[in-house]
Amino acid sequence: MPPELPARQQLPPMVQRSHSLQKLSSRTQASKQDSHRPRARANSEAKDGGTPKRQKQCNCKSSRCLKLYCECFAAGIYCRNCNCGNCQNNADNEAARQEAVGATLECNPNAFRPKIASSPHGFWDKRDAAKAQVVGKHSKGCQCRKSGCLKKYCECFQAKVLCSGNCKCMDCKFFEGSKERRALFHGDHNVIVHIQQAANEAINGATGSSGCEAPLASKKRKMRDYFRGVAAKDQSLQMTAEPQQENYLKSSLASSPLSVSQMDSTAVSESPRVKYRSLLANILPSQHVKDLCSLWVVLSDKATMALAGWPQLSKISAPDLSLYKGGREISEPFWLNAIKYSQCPHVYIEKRGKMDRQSERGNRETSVALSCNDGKRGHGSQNPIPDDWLSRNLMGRDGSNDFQSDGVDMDNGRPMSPGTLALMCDERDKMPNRVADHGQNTSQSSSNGNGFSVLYAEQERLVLTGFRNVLNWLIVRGSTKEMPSTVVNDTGNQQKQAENGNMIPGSERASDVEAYGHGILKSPAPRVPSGATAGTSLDEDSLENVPLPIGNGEIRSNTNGKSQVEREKVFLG
DNA sequence: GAGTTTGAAACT
DNA sequence: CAGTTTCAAACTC
Repeated sequence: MPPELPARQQLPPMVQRSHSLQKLSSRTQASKQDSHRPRARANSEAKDGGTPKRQKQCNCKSSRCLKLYCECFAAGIYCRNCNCGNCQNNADNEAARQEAVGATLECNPNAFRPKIASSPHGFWDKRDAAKAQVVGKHSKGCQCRKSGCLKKYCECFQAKVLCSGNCKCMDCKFFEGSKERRALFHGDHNVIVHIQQAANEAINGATGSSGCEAPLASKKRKMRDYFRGVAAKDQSLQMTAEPQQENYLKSSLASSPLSVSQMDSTAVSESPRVKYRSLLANILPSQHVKDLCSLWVVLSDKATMALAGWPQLSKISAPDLSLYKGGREISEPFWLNAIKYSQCPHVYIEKRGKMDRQSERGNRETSVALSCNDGKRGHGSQNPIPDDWLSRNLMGRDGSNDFQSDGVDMDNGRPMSPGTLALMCDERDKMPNRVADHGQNTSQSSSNGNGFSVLYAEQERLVLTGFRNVLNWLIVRGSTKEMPSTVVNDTGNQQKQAENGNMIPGSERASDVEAYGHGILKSPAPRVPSGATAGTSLDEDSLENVPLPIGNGEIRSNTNGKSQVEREKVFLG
């Protein structure tokens, strides 16, 4: 509610007293600044043309203005000049009001907190919706079913915040790229709103806010809803709202096929299937993201087997950046190579079998069966994993994952909705849990007596280390992308990478970049030898004197150590 | 302005 | 926690 509203500035006395009500006081103060409770609709304001000048007047009849139904009560203010009946939201009924406040807070401690953080003040008309700077997000999201989120029934619409992954709405049309929304806000300049949407998504993703905290069942439902012919929501994840993020937006858009104006006027308005491009779209092939998730499972299994008495395996560390060759592009990410060609237990088993160690294998078959196995493969399978195994491993037991990691439904070729992405986030978030479950089952079947705690610690160490190294790899890639394109001169290599989707034209070669990220890598990577192409084998010499994260997470030069490939050769015998 | 629609809040 | 009911604002006529 706008701060200029006199009534808003006067908190109910009871709000300022008791302990619990002191909390409420801050909430209502915030509410004053924020304003927009969903139902905080002021008829007078709307009818006045969008300029809030008077306290809203409720029309409650049955709630005594002591429920959140009442916008005055919800806003933490007394009813004044309202049209309500049997109103007890006033100083004369302070006791009843306090009791109601306490009961409300008991049910929902956030009941009096603003749902839209830092949203613009005042009511608005459609032109406002188009032009207003939308700042904030809806903490809970709407659940609209019939309004398409394009009416003031919708909390998000009313708060001028595009629907996001927090929402559980159906048939939403209040998202970036919606033709309906654009038609409603004809001739607008929605870039800022685009940015806000991205900010919402980013915040949700980064903080694990309500969007990702929602129960999985709800997410499932949301997913169903979104697939019922619902127009997919444009994610616009390339954009963010904070100042620094806006800067990033510029750079992101600069390397994007779409400029801001194009996105706004062309792609958004004319194409019902706005292409979503992840920030990592030009850095990390989506398949590799899936593989990365699978890596966690494999690493967990590896730890399990190591502690179950596989002495050679016990020396294996998480894949490290040495396979990345000092920042050089390779056709497959290091973790994928590591898994497919050396570290997967299936490979190990096969080689051990050749070494005529059947008896040992038999003793550990249960453990083996659980590893690198997603329930589809027979126990004790000795086949090296096919190239697509990692992907299927990620997909889940029904193999029904039809999405790419960059938010595009490959079946439909449509950008995925915020809800869908949020759901996918949930599903991916389950991976570590699954790893844990996996490891537990394995450990329970193992005869190793080291105990669960050791096993879990080892699993955690490997998984986290591996993941951290992946992040390092990404940092290198990301830093590479941000460098000026003028350093590029290896056009042949670059072109191939661009074709692979790994690097866009204009990006410089990774080896020319001093990659750093949180102090992880700071030394310049060696220049790629002339003629080197993506996917070529390692040039060990080029890696000399290059600090690389090793399996246990330390940064060291690899001059005195074997490369990952060499170590794995040793490991594989 | 009456009646209907809508979705959040409250309830079960 | 899901389904249902209550409620009041938004909307339609």
